[in-house]
Amino acid sequence: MNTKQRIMDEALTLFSEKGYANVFVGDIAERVGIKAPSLYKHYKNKQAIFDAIIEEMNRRFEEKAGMLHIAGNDARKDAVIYQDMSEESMIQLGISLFKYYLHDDYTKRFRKMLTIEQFHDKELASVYMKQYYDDPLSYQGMLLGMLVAQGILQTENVQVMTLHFYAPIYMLLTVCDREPEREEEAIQILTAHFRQFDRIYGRTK
Amino acid sequence: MNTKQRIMDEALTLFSEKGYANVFVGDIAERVGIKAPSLYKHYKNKQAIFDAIIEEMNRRFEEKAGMLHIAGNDARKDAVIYQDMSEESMIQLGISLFKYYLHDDYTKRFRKMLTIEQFHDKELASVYMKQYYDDPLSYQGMLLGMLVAQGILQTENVQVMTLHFYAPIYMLLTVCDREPEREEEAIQILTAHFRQFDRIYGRTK
DNA sequence: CTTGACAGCTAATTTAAATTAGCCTATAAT
DNA sequence: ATTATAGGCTAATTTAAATTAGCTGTCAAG
Repeated sequence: MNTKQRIMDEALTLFSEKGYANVFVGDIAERVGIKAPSLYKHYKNKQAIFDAIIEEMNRRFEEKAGMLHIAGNDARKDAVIYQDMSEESMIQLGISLFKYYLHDDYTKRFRKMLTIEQFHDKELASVYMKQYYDDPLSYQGMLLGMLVAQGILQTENVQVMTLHFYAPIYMLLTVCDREPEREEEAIQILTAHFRQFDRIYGRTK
Repeated sequence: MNTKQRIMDEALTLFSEKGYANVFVGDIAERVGIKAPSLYKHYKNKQAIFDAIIEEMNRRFEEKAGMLHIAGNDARKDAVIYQDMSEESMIQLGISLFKYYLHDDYTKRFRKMLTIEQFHDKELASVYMKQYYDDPLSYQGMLLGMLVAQGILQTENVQVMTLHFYAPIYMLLTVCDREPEREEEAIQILTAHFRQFDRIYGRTK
């Protein structure tokens, strides 16, 4: 990783921990192992570092599509996978995706930074919303909708069913971001959630 | 409201919009209608204003007990109320509580400020968690548990049932905080959520 | 009626972070 | 081999916000 990238990387770490305004260019420089003025050889100013992070974040988000997608971008294929999967292995898959989103370095820091900075900037709020609300609900809604169409799950309202599936995941993710020591507890609850979801909406019936 | 209170009030508004570090004491003073140095007649420094807000917030939170509680502090009584209530009136109650939490001036500003500032300070994170996770789940868990005991609702796992009830409310609240123009949409979804919850867990069965 | 303290003001002062100036060295391309 | 450039440094400089100093008017208590 070159210096320019390392600056962005360390800046993201710091911004996600303390927020833009509480991070000094000197802090970033120190982490990178250079002096503050040297940063200006790479970026016009502090704001430009922030902007580069956002741009990078958008780039990566576009690559990935919705959060908690399964194969990554094709709900049709994913629904087929689910269809033949036991409840237990579905739970395992759900948990490992949860852990991925919780721990993956970029994902995690982006998410925390967005949480902190979202009110400064209307645009960041909508990035956050798209990433953690609209995209996951849309993707998962598609997936669950297909399982309903195949008679594997039953519901009158797929949208609400999707909310019932995803909202607990979202909430537990925000819990763990704030109090990482509660991860174990969250995993337990999440497991019970998946199991009960499956029961309620019909798989094991 | 005296000047000291007005300072706290305006500061809370600004902190909830921009975060502590992005608010200047001059901004607060201007809103109050005085000059920055005059603030120091009331508070030792900027941090003291922030601390006073937190103290006030804790005071009010203690008064109120969990979020989205019903009568306010006695799940036993609330459960009796629910028991005799039609699905429609339960939905109306749910919606009006949601709107209360969304719009109530203090509640809303506290919540936004906590969201922004929670990562600066471990203590704030736990205030947030208590207020928006532990307390509501505990209160509502008690409430729903009683309805289960009375055979009005059915479930094998009250904790997960409570999560299914509350997580969508929490998530939709975070949506509306970020994109207030989506309130109408959120209310629709929330209504469908309550209805489906009632159906799933047995009331109308 | 007069005094003292409360709450405001303007004009410094302090502090500290961001940025710029200008110099140095290594290295890669001509 | 020479030179241009990239990327680093130290030492200013700029900027701006927080805080302090110290003055003033009002009003309530004695």
